[in-house]
Amino acid sequence: MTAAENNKPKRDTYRHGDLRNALIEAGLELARQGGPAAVVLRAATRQAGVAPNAAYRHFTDRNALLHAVSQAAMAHLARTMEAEQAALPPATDATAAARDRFRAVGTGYLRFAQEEPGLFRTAFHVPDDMAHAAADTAAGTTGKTPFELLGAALDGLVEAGILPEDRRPGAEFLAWSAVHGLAALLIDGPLRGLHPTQAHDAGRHVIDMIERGI
Amino acid sequence: MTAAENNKPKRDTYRHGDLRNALIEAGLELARQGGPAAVVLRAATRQAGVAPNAAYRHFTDRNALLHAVSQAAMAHLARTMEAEQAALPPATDATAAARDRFRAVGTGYLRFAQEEPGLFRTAFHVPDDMAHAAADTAAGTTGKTPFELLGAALDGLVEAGILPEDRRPGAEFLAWSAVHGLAALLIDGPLRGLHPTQAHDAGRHVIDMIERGI
DNA sequence: CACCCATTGTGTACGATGTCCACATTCGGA
DNA sequence: TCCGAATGTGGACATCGTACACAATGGGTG
Repeated sequence: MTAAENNKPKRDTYRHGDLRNALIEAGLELARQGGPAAVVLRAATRQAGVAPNAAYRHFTDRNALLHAVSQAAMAHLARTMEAEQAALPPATDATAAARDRFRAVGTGYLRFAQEEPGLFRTAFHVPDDMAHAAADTAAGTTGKTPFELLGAALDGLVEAGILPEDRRPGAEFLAWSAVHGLAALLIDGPLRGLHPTQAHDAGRHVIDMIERGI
Repeated sequence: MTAAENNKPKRDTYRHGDLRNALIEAGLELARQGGPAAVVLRAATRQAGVAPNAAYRHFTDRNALLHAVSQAAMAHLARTMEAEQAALPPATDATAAARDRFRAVGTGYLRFAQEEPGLFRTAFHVPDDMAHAAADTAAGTTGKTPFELLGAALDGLVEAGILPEDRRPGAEFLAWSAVHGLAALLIDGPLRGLHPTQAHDAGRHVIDMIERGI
């Protein structure tokens, strides 16, 4: 290399064409490696081969960009959960099927947390300014957000007669709490660095607890 | 005021005398208001009435300072949990007492998360560089870390015959997961802004689930 | 087809931050 | 008493987020 080392996709057109998505994509890569703090506006624009200020034509703020990246990460999570369910072997009966689908929600959640800790933290990052409404565009390929996937699985448990109807209300908060808490333990807390096999076992235990205690 | 508005404790001695603690204290206040991201080195030194670089005589890094603040926040959490147990009304029998003490661990944890969300997030903040060993100096007045407090309460359940001994191993991870997950839901997630009374109810439900499912 | 203006990028600049280096001040022990 | 180890200061630099003025572009209207 002489002086200019351009591995960046330098464009010849003045307009980028798809800058908004390019920035989100670059942000996702940064987040994957370093979590929410690594989503640096200038770095994203650099990756997109564009001046820093160009980002402001598509996001009001660094926070707005980070939020978009966060939503994209949440969508990744949803897809992982959907994939976990899709990979399920056929169950013996409808009851077992409902149960399997429920457990797959938790298993997929935990798998994503371990395989993509940076994206996971980014998905649940709370913006400094606070006050963001409910779910924006965090759905997977089925159009459901992670939370909605959990709700659907719980509904399945009720239909299958596994979960009494009077225990259904608010059940997603119980289940989500336990699984999310374990995820935090696994990627940041004292269970960090656990062997994947053991982590999987821990996941089984927590989901067992949920089934018993829900 | 004319030109110099010094509400800062300007000192006359060249040495500060207790800068390390002053910085941690300032950091705690910053964290209380804005979480880990708000722990800004220069702001802390400003508050301590000292030049930015003075901090480097006591912390190698901004990360080191943040870590110290995090440990201090964890100690706060421990004290809140201890206080929750101390405030317990006398139980009717030993079994009820063990149970009450166990539940107080979770209740205190959740109370701290809601009353001091900034400190709570800071306590569980994972440093960007990663690789920090186990618990440093995060103990409360009894000398126990939050995790150890939970372990002691679980031991109490076993002694009281409430929890079968073969279920004891790893039980702290189940309990901690569920409670921590709820805390995350309450301060960052979809349960944010819940009325304290409702939040307390949610806490009861989660702890019920733990008792049933552990 | 020509023109105009909304959209999209660029360049320059500013304040704030973390951190490095050289220097100043002080205190405690030899 | 004096000197070296602690401790604090000052200045400098790269990087970041972002504001402001300006340039290039392209699509709709005449």
